[in-house]
Amino acid sequence: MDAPVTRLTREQRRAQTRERLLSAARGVFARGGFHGASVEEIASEAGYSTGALYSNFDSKEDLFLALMEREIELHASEIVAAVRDEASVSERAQGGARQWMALIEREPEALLLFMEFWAYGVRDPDIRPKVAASFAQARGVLTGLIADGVRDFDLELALPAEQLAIAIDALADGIARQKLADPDAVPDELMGRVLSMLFAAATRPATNA
Amino acid sequence: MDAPVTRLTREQRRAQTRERLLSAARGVFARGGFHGASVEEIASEAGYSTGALYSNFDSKEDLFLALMEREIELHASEIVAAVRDEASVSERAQGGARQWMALIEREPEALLLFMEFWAYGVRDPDIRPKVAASFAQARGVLTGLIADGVRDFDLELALPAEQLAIAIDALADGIARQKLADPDAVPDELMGRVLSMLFAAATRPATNA
DNA sequence: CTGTTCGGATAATGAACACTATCGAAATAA
DNA sequence: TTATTTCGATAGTGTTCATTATCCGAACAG
Repeated sequence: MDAPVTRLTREQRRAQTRERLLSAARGVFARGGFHGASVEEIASEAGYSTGALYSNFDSKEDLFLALMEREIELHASEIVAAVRDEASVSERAQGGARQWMALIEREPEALLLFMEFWAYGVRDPDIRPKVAASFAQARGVLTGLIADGVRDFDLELALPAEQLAIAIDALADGIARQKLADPDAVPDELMGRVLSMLFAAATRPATNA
Repeated sequence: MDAPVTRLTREQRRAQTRERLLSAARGVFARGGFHGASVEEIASEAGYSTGALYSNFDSKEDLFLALMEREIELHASEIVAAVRDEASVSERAQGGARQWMALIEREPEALLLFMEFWAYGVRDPDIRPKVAASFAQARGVLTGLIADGVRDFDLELALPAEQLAIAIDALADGIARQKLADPDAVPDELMGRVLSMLFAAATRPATNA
C-alpha cells in the first residue's frame, strides 16, 4: 500500500531509529526503573542492536535524559488545554483535576518515569538542576493558569500564585502516588473537590479600592 | 570505661549485628537506591562481611523490607506527637506542618527511602500490598487526628475525614518532593498556610440540630 | 560508476555484583 | 573439661550488563 520501506534518506532513517529507541526505552524504563532496565532489552524491544543504540546515544544515562526531555515536553501542554476554556473557577479546577486523574489511569508509565527521573536527579548533583527545572516548568504552567483565573474572574489571592502552584503540584503528585500504590484507596473526584476547596479558601472577590 | 565488648550473650550480639547492618543499609539504600546499593557496600560500611549479612537476612530484598518496616514504624509516631496538644485547629495544622518540614530537612534519607519503597512496590505485585498498607497506616493516623480536631472543636466536615487525610498526605508528600529537588523553591511556611486554608474550607461549626 | 561516509550489526571485554560453600572460633551445653 | 552449636569471615561462582572494537552494506558525493 504505502511503506516504500527502503526509500528513506539517511537523516530520516536515523530519526526513525532514534524515535523507536526512545519509544522502547519509555516502556522498559517505566517497567524496571533506570537501574532495572538494560540497554540490551531496550534495543531489542525496539528491533535494533545495542550497537544502534550506542550509535544514537552516548550512554544509558544520555538516553534516559533524552527520553525525559521528550516526555516532559509532551505532557506539559496537555493539562493546559483542559483548563483554558472552562467557564468558572470551580469548573476549571474540576476540568484540570479530571484531566489529571485520567492521565494517571491512561498513562501510569509517565508517572513512573517522572518518579525515576526525580530519584535519579535528587542523588546526582549534575542532574538535579534538570529535575528542578522541570518542576519549575510545571509550576510556571500552573502559575499562569492561576493568573488567568484571577484576571478572568476578577479575584484576589490570599497567597502568591507561585505558592499556590506549588501546593497544587504537590497535591496532584501525591494523589497520583497513592493511586498508583492502591487504586481503590483514592476516589476519582477527590482531586477536583479539594482543588475547589483550596481555591475557595485562597481567593476572594477583588476589592476595587 | 564501660564497653565489656566481648561480654555479650549470643542473642545480644546477633541483635547488635542485625541492628548495625540495618543502620548501614539505611545510608547506603538512601544514597544509591535499591538497585544502586550493593550488599558488599552495606556489609562493609557496617563493619561486617557479606557472610554476616546473609546470615542475618535472606536476601537483599529481605534486608530492604526489614529496613522499611523499622523506618516506617519509627516515623509514624513522630508527627502525631507534634499535633496532639496544640490548642486550635490552625495551631495544630501549623504544628504538624512545621514538624513535617523539619523532618524533611533533618532526615531527607527517610523520604528517599520511602520513595524507593514506593517505586519498588508499585512494580512488584508481591510488594505492592505492603506499600499500600503503609499508605493506609499514614492515612489512618491523619484520619485520627482530624477526628480528634472535629471532636475537640465541635466542627462539621465538608468531606469525609478519610478523604481529607488522603489530600493532606498527598500535599505533604508532594511538597517534600519539590523541596528535595530544589530547596529554595519551597518556602517553609507554605505547608502550614495551605493546611490552614484547607481546614478553613473543609470545616464549619457544627449545627447542633 | 567509484570511492567515501555513516548507520547499524556482531561479538567481545571487563567489571560489578548477588549469592553460596566452607571453615574457624567463640559461646553454650554436657 | 569436652562436644556441639552458631555467628560471622574468606573466598569463590556464575551471571548480568554497560560499553567498545570491528566490520558490513547501503546511501551519498564526485
